[in-house]
Amino acid sequence: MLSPGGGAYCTRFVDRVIVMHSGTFPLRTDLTHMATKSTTVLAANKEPQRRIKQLKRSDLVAEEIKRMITDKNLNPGDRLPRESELQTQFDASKGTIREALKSLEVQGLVKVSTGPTGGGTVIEVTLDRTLQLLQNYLFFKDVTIEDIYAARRLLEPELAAGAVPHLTEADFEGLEHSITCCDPNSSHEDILSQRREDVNFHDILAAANPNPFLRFTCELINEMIRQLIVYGNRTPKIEHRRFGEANANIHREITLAARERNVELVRELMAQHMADATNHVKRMKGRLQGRLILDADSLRRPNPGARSLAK
Amino acid sequence: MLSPGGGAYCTRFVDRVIVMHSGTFPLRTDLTHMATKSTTVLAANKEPQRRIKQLKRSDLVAEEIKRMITDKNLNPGDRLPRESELQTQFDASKGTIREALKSLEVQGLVKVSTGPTGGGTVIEVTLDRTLQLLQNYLFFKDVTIEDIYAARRLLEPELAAGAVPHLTEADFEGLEHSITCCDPNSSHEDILSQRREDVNFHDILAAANPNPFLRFTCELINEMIRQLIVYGNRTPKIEHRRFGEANANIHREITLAARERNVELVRELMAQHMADATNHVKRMKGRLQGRLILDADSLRRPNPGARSLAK
DNA sequence: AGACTCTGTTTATACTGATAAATAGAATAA
DNA sequence: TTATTCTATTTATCAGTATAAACAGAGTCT
Repeated sequence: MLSPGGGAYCTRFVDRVIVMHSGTFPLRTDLTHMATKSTTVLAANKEPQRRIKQLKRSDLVAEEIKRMITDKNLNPGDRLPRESELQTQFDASKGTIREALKSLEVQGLVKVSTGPTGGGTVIEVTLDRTLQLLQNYLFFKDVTIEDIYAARRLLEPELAAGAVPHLTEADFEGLEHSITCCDPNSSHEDILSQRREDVNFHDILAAANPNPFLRFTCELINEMIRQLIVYGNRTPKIEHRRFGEANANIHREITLAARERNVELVRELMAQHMADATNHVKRMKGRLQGRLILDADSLRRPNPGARSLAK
Repeated sequence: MLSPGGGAYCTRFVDRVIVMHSGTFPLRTDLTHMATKSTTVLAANKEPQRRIKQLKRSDLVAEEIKRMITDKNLNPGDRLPRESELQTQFDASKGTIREALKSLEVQGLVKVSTGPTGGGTVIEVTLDRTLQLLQNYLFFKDVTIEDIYAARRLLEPELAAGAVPHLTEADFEGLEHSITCCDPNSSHEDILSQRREDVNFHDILAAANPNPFLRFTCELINEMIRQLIVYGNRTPKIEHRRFGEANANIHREITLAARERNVELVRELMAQHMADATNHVKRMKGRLQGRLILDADSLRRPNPGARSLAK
C-alpha cells in the first residue's frame, strides 16, 4: 500500500470518505485512513460495481483544507499554514500540496503569495471569478441573448422593487450619473461604452436589494450583458442612438419613482423597460459571444470594483 | 530572465497578454513571448504602476490549453496531448503542466486518467460541478430559503409554461411517477426522500424548456433545494404530510393541464403552487445549510443523472 | 467461439532535491 | 525622519526517479 514515490496511497474502489475530526487538527493527518476500502465482491457479476473515479491525493488534501477553513472558522484575510507545514500535516509532498492549493486558487477561495508571511490566504470568492466558472458551463450550451432577456424580464422588475426601500442618497446620485453617461445627447462616450455604462444603472439597483440570491442572479445577467454581447456590424448608428435615448428616459422615470419610494410604479416601469430593451436588442441583432477563454486580466485583478453595499 | 530552476520565466509588470496564434500550434510555444513587458519608468514616481498580480506559468499554460481547445475545436471526448508532450510544447516542467491540468480539472473542463490512451480528455462541464463552484460563492453570502423561493416564484411559472409544448410522453410518465413517489398516501419513502423526489417533478419540466439559461437557473435552484434544505427537527410530521399532499395534488393538476397543452393554465397553477410552497416552507422552518465542503462523491461521479434532453 | 487470466507497455501519480524570484522587515545611510 | 540596502523567509519552477493504475493483447480453459 505504498504510493508512487513512496508515500501512503489510497486504494481504488473507495466508497465513502469518512469525516473523523471536528475542531482541532492533529499534527499529521493520515489521509489514507479517511477512506474505507469496499472489498468489492467480484463474484459472477458482469457489471461488478460502478467503477468510481479514484480520488487523487491532491483532491483529498484540498477537501481537508476546506474543512480546515470551516472547522477553524477562518474568514477572508486569514492565512493558511505555509506549504511546508501543510506537507507535514497531511504527509504529502510539495507537488501534491501545490496541486491542492492550485485547486483552491482556481475555485477562488484562496490567494497565494510569496515572501515572508506569504502562503495561502483565505479570500471571499468574487462575482467575477464565479462568472468565469459559470461561463465554462454555459460555453457548451447554446445560450442566445433572447434567452437571457427572458429571465431578465422576470427578475429585474422584482429586483428593482425590492431595492427601492434601501436606496441611499449616494445610490440615487450613482443612478443619475449613470443616466448622464449613457444618454447619447449628453455623453461623448463611444457607443459600446454607453451600452456598457447602461448596465451600471441596474447594478446599483441590484446592489441595494437585500436578497443575495436574486442579487447574484441579476448581477450575473448584468455581467453577461456587459461582457458577452456583441452587436451586428451593420446595425445603423441611429438604432444605437434610439436605444440609448429610450434607456435614458426610462431610467430617469425609474429614478424619480424610486426617489418617491413608489415601489409599485418602479416595478411597472422596469417591466416596461425590459420589454422595450428586448425589442431593441432583437432589432439590433445583438448576440452572445461565448468565451471559454478566461482572459488574463481577470486573474490579475482579484477584486475589481469592490463594492460592499447593502450588507 | 531565467526562472527558478532554469527555465524561461516571465517578467513582472506584465501588462497584457497578446494572442498570437490562431489555428495550428507551433511545436514549442514560448510563453515568455506572450507577454509584453512594459518597461516601467521608475523615475520619481511614488506609485510607479499599479502592481498587478504576476500570472503564474501554470495559469498561462492552462489558458493556452483552453485556447487550444477552442482553436482546434476540440469537443467533449477528444483527448489532449499527453503530459510529456505538453511539457515540450510549452517548455514547462512536469509540475507546472500538472498544475495547469489540475486547474482545468477543477473547472470541470478536463478529466485525466492513467494508462495507455490515458491523459487529459475534454469533457462537458456538468451542472453538478458548476453548482459546487457556485456554492463557494454563495457560502460567503447569507442566503436564506426565502431568498431562493423569491426567485423561484418568479421563474418557475414561466419555465413550466415554456416547457409545455415540448413535453413528450416519456416526460409525462416521469411526472406521474414522481407524483406517486412523493404522495404520502401512496409512497413508503421516508419524509426527507419525499421532499427530494418532489424536486424531480420540476427537474423534468426544466429539462424540457428550450431556454438554456432559464433552465440552468431553475436547475440550480432545484439542486440547492435538494441538497441544502434542512428542516427544523421540531417540525411535526403532520406538516410534512400536508406539504406532501398539497404538492402531489397540484402536481397532478399541472400534469393534467400540460397534457392538454394548456400553457396559460400551467403558468397559473405553477404560480399558485409556488405561493403555497413558500408558505409551507416558512411554516416548517426550512433553512439552508451552507456547505463549503464539496463532498467526495461529487468528484467521483462525473455525470450523475446524465440526461440529454431538449437539445 | 466466448470468457477468463496473465503479462507487458503506457501513462499518470507521487516523492525528493535544488535554485530563482518575491517580499516583509531589519539594518543602515542621508 | 526618510530613503535605501541587506537579509531571511517563502513560494515558483525546474529536474530526476520510482510506483500504481489502466489497458491491450496473448495465451488458456470451457
